[in-house]
Amino acid sequence: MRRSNLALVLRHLRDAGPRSRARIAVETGLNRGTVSSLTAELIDRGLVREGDVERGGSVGRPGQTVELDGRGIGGIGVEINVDYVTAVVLNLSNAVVFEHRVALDVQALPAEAVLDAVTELAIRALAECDERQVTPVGMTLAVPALVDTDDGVVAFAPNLHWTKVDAVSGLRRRLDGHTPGFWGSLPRRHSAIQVDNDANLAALGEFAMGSRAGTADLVYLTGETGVGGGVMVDGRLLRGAAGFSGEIGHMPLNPGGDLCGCGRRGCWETMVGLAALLRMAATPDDPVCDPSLDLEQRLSMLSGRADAGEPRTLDALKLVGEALGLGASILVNVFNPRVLVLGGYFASLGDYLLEPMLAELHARVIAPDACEVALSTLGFTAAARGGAHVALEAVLDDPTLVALRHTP
Amino acid sequence: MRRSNLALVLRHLRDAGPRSRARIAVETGLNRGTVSSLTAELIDRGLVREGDVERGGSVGRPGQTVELDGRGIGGIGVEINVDYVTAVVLNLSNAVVFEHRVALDVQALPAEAVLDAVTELAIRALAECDERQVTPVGMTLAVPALVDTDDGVVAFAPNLHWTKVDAVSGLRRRLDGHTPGFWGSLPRRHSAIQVDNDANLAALGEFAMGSRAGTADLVYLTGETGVGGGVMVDGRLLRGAAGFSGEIGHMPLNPGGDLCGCGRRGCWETMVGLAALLRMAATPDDPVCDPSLDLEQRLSMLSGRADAGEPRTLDALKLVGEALGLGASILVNVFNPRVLVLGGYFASLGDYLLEPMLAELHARVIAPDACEVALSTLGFTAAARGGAHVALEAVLDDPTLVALRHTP
DNA sequence: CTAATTTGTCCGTTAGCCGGACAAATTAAG
DNA sequence: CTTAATTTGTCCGGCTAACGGACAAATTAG
Repeated sequence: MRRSNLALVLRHLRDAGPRSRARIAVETGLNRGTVSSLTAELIDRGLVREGDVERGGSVGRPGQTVELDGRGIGGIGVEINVDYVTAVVLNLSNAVVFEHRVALDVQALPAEAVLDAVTELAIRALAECDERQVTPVGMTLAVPALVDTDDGVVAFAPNLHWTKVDAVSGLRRRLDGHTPGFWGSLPRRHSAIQVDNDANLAALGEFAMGSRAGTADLVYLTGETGVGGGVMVDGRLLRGAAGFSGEIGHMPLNPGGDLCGCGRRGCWETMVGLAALLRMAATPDDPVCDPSLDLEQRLSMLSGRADAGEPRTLDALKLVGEALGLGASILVNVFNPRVLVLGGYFASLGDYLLEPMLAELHARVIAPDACEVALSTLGFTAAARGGAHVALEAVLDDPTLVALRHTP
Repeated sequence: MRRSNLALVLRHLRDAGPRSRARIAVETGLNRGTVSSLTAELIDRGLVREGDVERGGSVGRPGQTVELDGRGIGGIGVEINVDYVTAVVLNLSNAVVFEHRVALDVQALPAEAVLDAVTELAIRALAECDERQVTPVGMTLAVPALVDTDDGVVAFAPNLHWTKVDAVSGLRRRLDGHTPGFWGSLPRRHSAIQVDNDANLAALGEFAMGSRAGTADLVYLTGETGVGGGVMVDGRLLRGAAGFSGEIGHMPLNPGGDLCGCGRRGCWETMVGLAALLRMAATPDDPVCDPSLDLEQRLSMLSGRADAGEPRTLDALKLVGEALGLGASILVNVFNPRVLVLGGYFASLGDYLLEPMLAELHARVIAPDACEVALSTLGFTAAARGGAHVALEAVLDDPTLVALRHTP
């Protein structure tokens, strides 16, 4: 009961911003005395601090505001992708404490070697936490894969060539062996290290700190090699019975269409995946198809051509935009989200994709006042940020995880 | 706190069946004394009764079991469909107290006249409650429409020709005027009368009392004139931001396909709706297409032909089954449900649809151990039952809604 | 028949929220 | 400038309800 009320006040402070105790009491329905007691405890745990005094508001004694003090708590998110590994540390206020990216040819390396690299990155993140006096409360790994979140096992990651990799145990073991001082600062809770699907975490990242943060019903689409999706339903992440939800890349939208990597024809991915865009926008011997280029180089080339008005590129983007709207209409009809966020390359090239996409979407969505479409502002870091956010959620759910400073 | 623990025990008793107080205490984590006190209160509210004594279990004093006593509480569900109105009363144990169906050409009547008919049916249901000493706790209207559940307004029901019909107010007003004795027995809570989408409620009905009752992640598909869908996510109904989720009939799966009633081409509905089946299985002058027939008559004719091995009918069912699997694969990949329940005519003709559907589904679903497919056993009453269940949920959420018998 | 075990109830203890009282700090009015 | 009014934050008593332990009752094993 106490726990749940502490969480209530802490969340309210995060969502609604700094305010006086009396106001919190009115807004949460708790008693003023109770709020005083709760905030005192939160202050003692270092999660909240007193801020300015509300002056000149109206008649009466001015209120002493209290506000979230996220500086002392950090959540770590690490994303493993095809050609890089990224780590982000966010504090409770969602401010970036640490961010680092390492290029890594994950497909070419055994999973163990990748976990070694992840460990190295995690240790750097933990060192930064230590230096900045940030207490790490958890770490989440984002992987482009079907993940068993309960066991912390990556079941199947086609793009990484991983099958049944026990990522959580592997990471825990490495951190245990390596400099126990750092690991000692991560709590021993079972859930202190987690793994999850990257698109799911990216959706959470958008929900936590994207341009439309806090939108309870949100669909996130990301365009990379394939197409990924993550869905927030009523403020909670949709996971499905086995945690395998959001597999939207293989919706069969074009019966006689192109062959997909999955062996079938006409999957959405064959219409809006990066490969489809390249195929339509360029011949195979075009420089943009050079296999030594990475994603961002390709995108800047395409973007440059589109800006220059190159017709083939513009045509390709229009077709991809229409196909994007076609598939998105299904998701919008099924989920009725408030907003659809486009990430990955859909965001990078959004200026050109948005118009044809919206036309198709509006033509096909049943519900009036169809949902808005927004471009992600988190770039390629959404998943790592979502991972960090998941770790922080544990504290917002149960503030007593953070130790008291003074003995009571 | 008390309320939430009363609800906890009551739900546990419903979900897990009769058992001793000591066992409830162990299973819920509550203290034995607390459970004694809670069950005493639930018994006093007439929601629970003492049952058999557990004999011969093991050493020790045998336990006095307590069990859900749903007989005194009733939830009312009323379904408005194109050609009939159905009312169902369920008690807390999900047993049918009352069930009645009235044929009604809803499209031909003004909404006010339909609400009159609904009121008449509701009054009969309330009378039956009165006679059987069942206390009604709420009523839910199921409508094939986009519904604003907060305001109780039917926003748009194409098949009924309804737009912006304030169904809850209309029904409340009629019941207020009519025999206040009956209405008096319905609580005055704002939420005592609700409206919701029929497919959503049917999904809830399957979740509450279908063959796979209690499956937290469940997708329900119903084939009637169109195709409807309702989704349970983690034990809760998916509603979407505006309550317009589950619009799956118009997924564009066949770009150059047939013209749909919505004005577009190749919607799923044009491949698996009843009209599609009839078109493929019979010529327009075939007796089965006679407009004076109702749904069930048509289905029994088709079913008879299939049983007799009529080739055109079998071919049509195979094609529909495949198209069903095609669209269902999208839903399964997106939601990763534990089970997919087929209702409406999909259930009636399930024997012939299932095989081609499963073949298509298994070929297209990404996740291993793809979800099961079950045929609904609730027939065409799933939505009304789901509505009754919604009304009953209020009591399971807050048992104190039911008055105490003895003064404490 | 006795010991062991399990159940259900009773009772004292404790956690924690609520309501009211009160001092402090401010604005509005005279 | 003074006084009244208002609002805030804290403190204290009261109350609800869960918990833990004790105990009688009812049963099985030996």
